Amino acid sequence: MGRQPCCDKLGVKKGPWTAEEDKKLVNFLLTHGQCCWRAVPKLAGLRRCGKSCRLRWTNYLRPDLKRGLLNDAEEQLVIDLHARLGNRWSKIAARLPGRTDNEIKNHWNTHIKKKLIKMGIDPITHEPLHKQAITPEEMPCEASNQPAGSDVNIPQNMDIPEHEVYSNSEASNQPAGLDMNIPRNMNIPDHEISSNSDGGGSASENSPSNESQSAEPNPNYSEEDDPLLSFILSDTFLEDLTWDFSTSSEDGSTDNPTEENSLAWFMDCKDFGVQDFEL
DNA sequence: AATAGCGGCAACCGCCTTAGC
DNA sequence: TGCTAAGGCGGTTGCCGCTAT
Repeated sequence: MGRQPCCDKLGVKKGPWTAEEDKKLVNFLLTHGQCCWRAVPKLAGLRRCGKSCRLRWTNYLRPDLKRGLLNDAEEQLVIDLHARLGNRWSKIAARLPGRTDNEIKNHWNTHIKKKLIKMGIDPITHEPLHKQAITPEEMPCEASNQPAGSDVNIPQNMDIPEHEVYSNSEASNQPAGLDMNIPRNMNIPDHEISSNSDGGGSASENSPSNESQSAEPNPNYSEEDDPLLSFILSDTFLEDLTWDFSTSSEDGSTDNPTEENSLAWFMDCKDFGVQDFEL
């Protein structure tokens, strides 16, 4: 068996993209839009794999991308969403307009993870690292164990009554091997947790093949418990790309990821000589 | 000033799901 | 119904720049 390579490996360039390649790809995509990625390199005059083009575009060239480090609000949201969704970076990224899954994944691995460990929180389970030293009474939820003085505020929106958490048959149906990062008391709609519809998902994702996984909403999930979270997890939020998490850009100006401003940013980008573009 | 070590991030790889035939 | 191509995802790698010695 074995899959065919996604593209003809012969003559396909790899490694860092040059300004010239970026220019070609952006020119092509802004002119023709996103179509068949496999055809893009040929049509754009690039010696790249279509997959590589897609990644370059989605992770770096897309005009609506924000640049720079995640601000505190975004970081906080990532932590919160990670507690609920686990390593579903694309899902998390979908809640942060202008941010990519790759960017968030990298930021998690290089910054947030260390920060949480420093705070005594397990970045995988989001539970205290020294759990045995803490009685359940002291620990209604992991957020309450946040060390004083921490600059990361884990939202206090997980205080779900215990009877609703563990009496739930769905929660107890989790496969034993499911060492996923999703604590059982998380209010996530099933469709967000299930990997059935979100494409991808490697084997290590531990997606339960359990038949109890259905499209029915998670009985644990209640928007009333956390209106803010429910909004963040809603499609309405997703569709509103003018959402602005950032307090300010590096130059002090406020980000406003409208198409116009995004293009303005794009045109202003010096990294790959975009000033030479003919749009 | 040279260099070794480290951290951050862009890019690649392999696997999975989905759509089309 | 089965096969294949394509898109998408998460994990991992490797390069590059910064810092410490």
